[in-house]
Amino acid sequence: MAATTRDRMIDAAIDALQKKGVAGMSFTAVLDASGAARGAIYHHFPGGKAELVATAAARNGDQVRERLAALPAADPVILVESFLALVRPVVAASADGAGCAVAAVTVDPDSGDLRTVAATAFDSWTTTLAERLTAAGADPATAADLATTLLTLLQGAHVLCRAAGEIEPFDRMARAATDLVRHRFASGAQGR
Amino acid sequence: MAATTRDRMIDAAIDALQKKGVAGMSFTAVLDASGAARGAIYHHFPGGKAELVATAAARNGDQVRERLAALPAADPVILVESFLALVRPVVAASADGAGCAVAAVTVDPDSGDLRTVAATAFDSWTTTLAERLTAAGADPATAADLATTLLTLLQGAHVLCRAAGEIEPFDRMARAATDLVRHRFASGAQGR
DNA sequence: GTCTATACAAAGATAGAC
DNA sequence: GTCTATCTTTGTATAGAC
Repeated sequence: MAATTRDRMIDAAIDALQKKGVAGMSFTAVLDASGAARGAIYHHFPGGKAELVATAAARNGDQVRERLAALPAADPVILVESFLALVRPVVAASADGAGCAVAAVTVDPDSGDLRTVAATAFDSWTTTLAERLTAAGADPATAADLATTLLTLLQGAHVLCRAAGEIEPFDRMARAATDLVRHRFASGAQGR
Repeated sequence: MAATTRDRMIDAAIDALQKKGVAGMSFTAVLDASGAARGAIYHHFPGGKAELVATAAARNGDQVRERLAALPAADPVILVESFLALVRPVVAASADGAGCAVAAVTVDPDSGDLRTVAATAFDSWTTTLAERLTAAGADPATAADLATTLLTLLQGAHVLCRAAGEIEPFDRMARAATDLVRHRFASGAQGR
């Protein structure tokens, strides 16, 4: 467990981004949470807030990609079910005021670089999901479309559940999505 | 066309919320865009920023609900197709830096009231969509789940397309969603 | 109702001692 | 590398003339 000052600042920034967004994230909050001193921020991140935010979003993007890569190579039915099970706890955190740090970076595009960071992260997630499908024999084009749809559902669930303050919208969506994919890809395993 | 000062301020606030979010929306931007004077803001909105933001989000929520209510009462296949066609131009605007003003209000929950405004708007959208389905004979529970799923897809598409700077993620998702719902509800019209 | 001017707080960014 | 202190800008909020 490294836990250098720089690491703690990045983790604190990820947390602040999830809860407050880019404009709402203040250095004061990051410094308090990480225990760092005020001047340390420009020592580790000469680019200031933009650099810290970009670094935090990129790290969070990698963390999520790694978790998605742990999903099994499986047919669409199994993959959708395991994807929904994997992200449910994350969305539950959104219902309690958190959110997706990468999505947060897409707001307030003062710097186009931040948007690029988010686009890169989302692309890596989509590619990772699509690979799990093609590894199981799915058509590449179909796999890409389905992977994008799953990512869309994840991001939308963050928004709806944060608004509702409950996980219920996610559960309703998961029920419908599971039902749809089961009927569409009936050749796959039917149950859990 | 009324166009009172108050109206223009609300419209300017909606625009600022879409692009910058709550924390990123400044009075200066709203006043510049609406042509109002600095003091006017507390004259029309004694509650300050919180009241202006809540009013703007509620108005935008009503505007969207009205557009959703214009959708035909139809079976799931037709409804999904017409829903996607209706929202595509809106998502295209997100790809260019805009976004959903109601979703923006769910970030930075300094005041729980704002979260409630968003939850109320989203509920009204879901109810409106579900009504179009039940009016066409769909099972109420199924209609509610499908309506929530459509709304989830819409919000997710805003996020992905803003990050990508393109409408492409929406089109990929729309293709997959249309395919899924056509196979699931094959009894309905098959499409063009 | 509308405008100008200003008070007050918070944020980002720097300088320089240690 | 780390800390304290401070500058500058921005933003919210208010006061008061017209």
